[in-house]
Amino acid sequence: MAKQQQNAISPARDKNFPEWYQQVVRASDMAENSEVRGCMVIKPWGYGLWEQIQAQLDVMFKETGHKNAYFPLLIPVSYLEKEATHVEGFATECAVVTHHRLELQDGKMVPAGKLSEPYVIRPTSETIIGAAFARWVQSYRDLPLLINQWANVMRWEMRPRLFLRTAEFLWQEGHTAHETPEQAMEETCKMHGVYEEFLREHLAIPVIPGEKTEGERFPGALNTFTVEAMVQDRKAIQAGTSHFLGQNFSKAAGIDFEGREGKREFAWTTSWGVSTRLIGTLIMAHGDDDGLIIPPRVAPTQVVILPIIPKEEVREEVLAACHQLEEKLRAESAWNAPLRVEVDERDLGGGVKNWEWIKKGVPVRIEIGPRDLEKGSVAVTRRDGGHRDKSFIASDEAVAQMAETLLSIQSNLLERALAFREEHTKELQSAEEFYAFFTPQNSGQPEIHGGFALGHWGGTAEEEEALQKESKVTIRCIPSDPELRGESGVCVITGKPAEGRVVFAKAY
RNA sequence: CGGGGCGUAGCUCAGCUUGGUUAGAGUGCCUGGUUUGGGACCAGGAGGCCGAAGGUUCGAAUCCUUUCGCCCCGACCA
Repeated sequence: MAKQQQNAISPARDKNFPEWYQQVVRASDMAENSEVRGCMVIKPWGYGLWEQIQAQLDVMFKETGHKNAYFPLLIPVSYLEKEATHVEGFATECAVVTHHRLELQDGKMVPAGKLSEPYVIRPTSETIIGAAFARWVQSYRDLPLLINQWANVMRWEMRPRLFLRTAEFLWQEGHTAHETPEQAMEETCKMHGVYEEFLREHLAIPVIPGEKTEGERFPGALNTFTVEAMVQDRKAIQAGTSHFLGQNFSKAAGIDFEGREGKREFAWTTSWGVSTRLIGTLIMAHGDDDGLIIPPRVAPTQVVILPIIPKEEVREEVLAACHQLEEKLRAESAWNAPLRVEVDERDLGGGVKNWEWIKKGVPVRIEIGPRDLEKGSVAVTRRDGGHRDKSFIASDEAVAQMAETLLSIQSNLLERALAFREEHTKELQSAEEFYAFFTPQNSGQPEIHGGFALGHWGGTAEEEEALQKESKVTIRCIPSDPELRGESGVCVITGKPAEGRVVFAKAY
């Protein structure tokens, strides 16, 4: 059957972005929906990506003085109740464990052994880690306490979507306690900076760092900092958050210590996290109509070698050449790590294998066939170029250039994403401009429209909520960059005086 | 929780309005052969008690009732 379609993914991004997204996840073989409502099965290619993200972030956390630890999955309900805003924020999405035994009744297993106090499956661990911190902190000499946990959490979301919003997801949560508010704030900002750098340098996703408005804050936090990315339907996605919790949680959990002056004081705490949502962000930021494109720095496999075996007689020879190349490439390194290379020996015909790897978004494909053996050449194809753009180069040259090629793909992806964001970021002066920017032509089935809008905001929390209800536009952040923030002016929506500009966008 | 839609082969779905042998297609899978530098072809084969329970009927994937689950749009969502 002749191939009819030009691109691997249907529909194209500009036809139906949400559907495109689902198709990319499926075609890349990263994850699938499971039989458990809202919970995904992360398959090897997706989990491999998460492992890279995890390993590279972990290095950054360690470099900034943090240590990993692990806390219970189950949290006594009473812990959550200790912080009023916090419990309010999470109450509606908690999965609750009420029993500890099953009994067979009429052929069915029914819960028995009711717990005197129910547990929730952690939606986040501030409270239970706080309880541990309360035991660990006695003196100002025990501070700062810098802990990170890699874990799964559960939030009973109403509308799950693979990677973007699932009931169970994987994440990392940093929890720290400090002697002074200044130190806690410094920590909050430091990790905010780590996220910004990680997104930009590792995932090739440019973000706008900034502070959340009151209404968008983490339940119980005094300040929430966010890094906001734009994806290809021009919506914003919160990619990582860092919270300054003040003394709210230390008071709730009793994290107090004897200070330098001999007085009893409550610690100042922070928390910060990123999740498997980063994978969803990456898909939507870089993918194209042929599927996923993974930035080389985090790709589970950076280079795949595809043997071309037209005749059985050449099989051994071709495979030997492939493995030889594999060895040579593995001796090279990029970003201080050996190249991650794989030979795909599966006996599949035609371009099937090639297309699979295109859809998986592997950064570089190398084909080796009998003709190459004669000439000592290989065919190299970059995922960020046209999928027929092969360069035939000498095998040794390919080895020598590979690290540079990967760096080049990485920076190309970042530049592309940055150019896209700039193209769809607009400065607004008036409410008319605001509505012109954010109103789709076709309200029934909105086309891709809008983007990031920079404009002055001087409204109240209530006015912000009303704006969101009416236009679906939210204030993504108050940007940290003074240039984006700008001078004081007049609020584009309310006409009231405004300290500076904010980033408006529709969001995931 | 409101509005809409859907449960039939691993996957995507047709068949149902108008009940009638052994329930279909494409794709995927297995076997053999021809192929192989961009999604190949031929032949053969395996795979489904039609989401579940009850009812109507000589006869139910199809009609009726109940129930469970999923998807989409809202509401909700650090």
